[in-house]
Amino acid sequence: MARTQPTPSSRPTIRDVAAQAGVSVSSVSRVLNREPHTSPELHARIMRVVDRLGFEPHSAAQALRSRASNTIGCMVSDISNPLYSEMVNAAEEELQRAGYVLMLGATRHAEERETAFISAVRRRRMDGLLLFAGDNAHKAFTGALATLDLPCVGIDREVPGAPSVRVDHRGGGLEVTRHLIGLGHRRIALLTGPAAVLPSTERVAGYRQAHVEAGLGVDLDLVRPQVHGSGIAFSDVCQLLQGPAPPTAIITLGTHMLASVMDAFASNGIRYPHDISLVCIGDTDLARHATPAISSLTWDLAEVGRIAAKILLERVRGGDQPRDTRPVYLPTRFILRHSCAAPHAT
Amino acid sequence: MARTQPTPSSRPTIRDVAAQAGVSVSSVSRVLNREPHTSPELHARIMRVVDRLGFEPHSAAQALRSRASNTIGCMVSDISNPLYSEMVNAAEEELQRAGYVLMLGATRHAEERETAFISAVRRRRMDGLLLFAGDNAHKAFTGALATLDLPCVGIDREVPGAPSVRVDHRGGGLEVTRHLIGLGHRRIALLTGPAAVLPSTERVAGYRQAHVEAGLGVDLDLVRPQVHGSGIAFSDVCQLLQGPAPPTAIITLGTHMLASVMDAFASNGIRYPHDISLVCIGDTDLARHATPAISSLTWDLAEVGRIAAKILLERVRGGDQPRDTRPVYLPTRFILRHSCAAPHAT
DNA sequence: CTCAATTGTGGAAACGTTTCCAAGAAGCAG
DNA sequence: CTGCTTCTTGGAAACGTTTCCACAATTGAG
Repeated sequence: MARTQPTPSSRPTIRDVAAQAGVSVSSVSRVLNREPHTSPELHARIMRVVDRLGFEPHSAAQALRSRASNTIGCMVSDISNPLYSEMVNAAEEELQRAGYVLMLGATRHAEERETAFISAVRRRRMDGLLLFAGDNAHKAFTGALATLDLPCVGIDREVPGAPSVRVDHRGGGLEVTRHLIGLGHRRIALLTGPAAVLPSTERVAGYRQAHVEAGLGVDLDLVRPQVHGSGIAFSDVCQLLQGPAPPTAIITLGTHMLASVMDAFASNGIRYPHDISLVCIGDTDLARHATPAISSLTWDLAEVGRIAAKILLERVRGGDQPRDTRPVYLPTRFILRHSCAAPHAT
Repeated sequence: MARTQPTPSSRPTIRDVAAQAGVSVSSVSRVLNREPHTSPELHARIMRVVDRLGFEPHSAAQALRSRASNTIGCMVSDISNPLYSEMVNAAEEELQRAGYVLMLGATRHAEERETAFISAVRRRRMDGLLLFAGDNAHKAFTGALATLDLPCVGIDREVPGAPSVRVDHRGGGLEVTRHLIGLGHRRIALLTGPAAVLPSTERVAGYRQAHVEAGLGVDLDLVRPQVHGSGIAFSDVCQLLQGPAPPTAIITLGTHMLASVMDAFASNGIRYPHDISLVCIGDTDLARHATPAISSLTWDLAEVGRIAAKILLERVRGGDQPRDTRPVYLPTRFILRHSCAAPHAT
């Protein structure tokens, strides 16, 4: 006879549903997975029992048998950085709608955490991977990544063999630097993220290109990659300001760093745009509402996340048809405010 | 004979390891799980094969058999809100260190997404759940939650039968309101989150208490819960400012909302602290660097996340000993800057 | 020296699904 | 009526672990 309460207080299984409905286990599975060749009556009868018992399939068992975990990994260096959380938020929304759950791995720029996360991705047989900007110099990680045969999308990151969604940081850096050069600046400092991270690399390339176009040389001492953590930019800016040939303009990241730069200005008794010009990359409330308001480079973070998720979903579902792996580029937009002026004659 | 390449291009299983090492499957399992009663030689031999083959256990199979998924759910309304992402970041760090993976579910304040996430938690047999502040009025969700027999910790949220980590928003609201009343303000507007979310409820309670202490009545029209989305506060503030009895002080949330409030000030030609006093809840770069700098209520977001994760881990590992479910409270700190002044005589 | 307890190992039965295969029923052309 | 499909269903074998049980070998107490 059908066992009504198999092991009391344990959750019902597909066997219980089958027994209660008086059908076979395979029929229940077929109905639940909306397969063809199931009669409407069977469908109704089974669904009634499913609802009554509150049956929910055990996803580990499903994953084990069907080799699909309905899980997407999301590797990001720092989820508390609004730049990333905004993108993750949009991506999660897209993936959730498609029935996937997002597994978050924050690496905090440590390679060991990156490889550990890749290992988790493999053990859990995740279905896809969203790889946010990270340090390309981590060779052990990129090696581990290469052996991972999995649909993957890079976000502001180059992933061999996988498509990527990228913001045109090079173009942005170019536009901003051009603007400052056009105002007459010749010594422009650039405060950006770690050197081996794609957005920074590209940004610096744009910065250099603008100098080359104008027939100017680049003083590499003015390019300051910042190790993560908010306090850092402060000392770099102080050092630049107090040096023998201080910059007449500064380009800085908006998140975390802009505030430190403003602190450095304050403690050196310097005001923008009067004493120095200032542009920030990544628009923030602070840039908008500081007085004077700060010119910013902005782009659509949520759109980046959405597109990345969509491309990944396509790949995850699409099987292994050969696919286009060319990167998708999103533009930046330069918002002119009141933080820049021509430099003083020296 | 041992099959060396079982199904080519498929990942090695524990059987392959056992075969190659010439031992039984159960021995491999014991060694891998560091169980007692395994000889050092066996251990060494097996580990060598594991390394050579690059064997990684299939976590779905482990979960299926051992009934532990090493997965923690994390339900949050909006991960792009720095208030939350900061906490999630700290919690993730703690959980990651303990070998758990975090599954993120962003609900965007929609009850259907909340119940959908709970369903995912059940199907995946997650080991624990981190529940961030959300709407307590969602009855279907709290019902689903109650049937979920799982270690759970609320963050700025009350969860029946579970411990919680809470910031003393009531005390914070009390302190800020007292301060403004002390300066002579009698019409203080409070812009906070949705009414049914614990921090807002508590904040309003503190606000009321300060009024009661001072023998003042509360004009409920001045308390404005904000639906999420950044533009909203703007119209509310405009309406207040243009009303017949405008407030002489405003308390507002720092994230997303402060900028709108400042916009509203600008479009109404109002300056703080001259025309109105301003305090923001949740310190931000903008509050620190606005001119004049804005007095803020702050607290340690990362600490909240860490403590919550630690308590959850304790419960997840600790089995079902009866536990203390009293909430842990963290204090707020009021940072006095230059955004408040005595109101003008009318 | 005997008997019980302890230690190390292997075999096999779970865990809860999906999926393959077979078989009966039903439809249809000749 | 016969022989082919096509539709619907059930039975059973996976999927890759952990864990229970059994058993031989070793140890220790009396």
